[in-house]
Amino acid sequence: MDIEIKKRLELTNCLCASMRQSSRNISQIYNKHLKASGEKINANQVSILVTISQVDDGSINNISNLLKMERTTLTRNLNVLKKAGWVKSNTGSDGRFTYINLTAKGNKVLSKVFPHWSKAQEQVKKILGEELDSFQKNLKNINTNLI
Amino acid sequence: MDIEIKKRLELTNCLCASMRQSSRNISQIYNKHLKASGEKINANQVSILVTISQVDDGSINNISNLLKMERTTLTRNLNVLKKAGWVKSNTGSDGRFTYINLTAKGNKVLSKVFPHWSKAQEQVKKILGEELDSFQKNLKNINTNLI
DNA sequence: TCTAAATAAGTGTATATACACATAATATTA
DNA sequence: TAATATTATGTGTATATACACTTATTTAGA
Repeated sequence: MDIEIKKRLELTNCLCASMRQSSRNISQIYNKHLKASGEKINANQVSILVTISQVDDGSINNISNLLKMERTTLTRNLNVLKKAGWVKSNTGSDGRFTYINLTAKGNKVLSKVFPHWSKAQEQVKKILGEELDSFQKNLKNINTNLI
Repeated sequence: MDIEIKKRLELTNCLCASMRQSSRNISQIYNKHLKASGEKINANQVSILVTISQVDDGSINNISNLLKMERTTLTRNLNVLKKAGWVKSNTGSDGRFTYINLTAKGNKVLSKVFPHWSKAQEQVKKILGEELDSFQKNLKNINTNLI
């Protein structure tokens, strides 16, 4: 017994699926541009590095809240960044906390990849055209109110 | 030497990062609702099942094009769906092709989870409000023109 | 002060994603 | 027809994601 046509039609307009698809597509664009930098880095890693660069001695919880990224996901992502030498971590006086900071190398790589990231950003902006502002507003709305 | 403030500010408005964040957030909403169905299924799997249900004997390339999902990604995702018994595959006269179809169980699970998916969809629609149409248009625009 | 609660972070496991490369089958062409 | 090109798919590897559970440290309360 097949699912009814009406339900199937509704399901094809799934906002989650569209969102994931866009996320994949946009990520690939950014990653292609970043690859041209010669650094083995991707868009997700850039956004984590930038966030870390904005906070002094941010904890894992700290950074994961700013990124709205599941803490355990961030932990795994940080391992990759540490392995690359872009990030260092150390324990504070309160032994429960792990403080995260960029290394000099991490700062350098951010500067280096910036122009390539910028090209990707421009490409996506161009596609959105005059809808850019409303689109960004919608994303912010989702990321703020969806909990 | 830290990255310049100006560049850092630009990087914090990364469309890719916002997109990925929204994608994570929305996916979690859908998955929470789907979990209430009692089926071990997620939003990504639902969207793949729906696409398969729309095509008779679609090939892997076929389905991956419709989903705009990397072929090798789809292959791995299909393995999970096969293991769950929702999808079957068979080889045609042209031995290169693998034809994908839903099983009866796959159809049944789609019907079963539909109301839960629907609640998630409503929740996200509500947040977008009157911006829904323009937002969907923008996503479609991205998914069509970003290559 | 000793114990229980609270807080911060890590690990096990499973799925999702994609690039580079490998394999298998069919079609084309010399 | 044998060699080559094309087409369809799979595999190796690495990263991303998140839920359930565990561990370690500190704080609060009896």
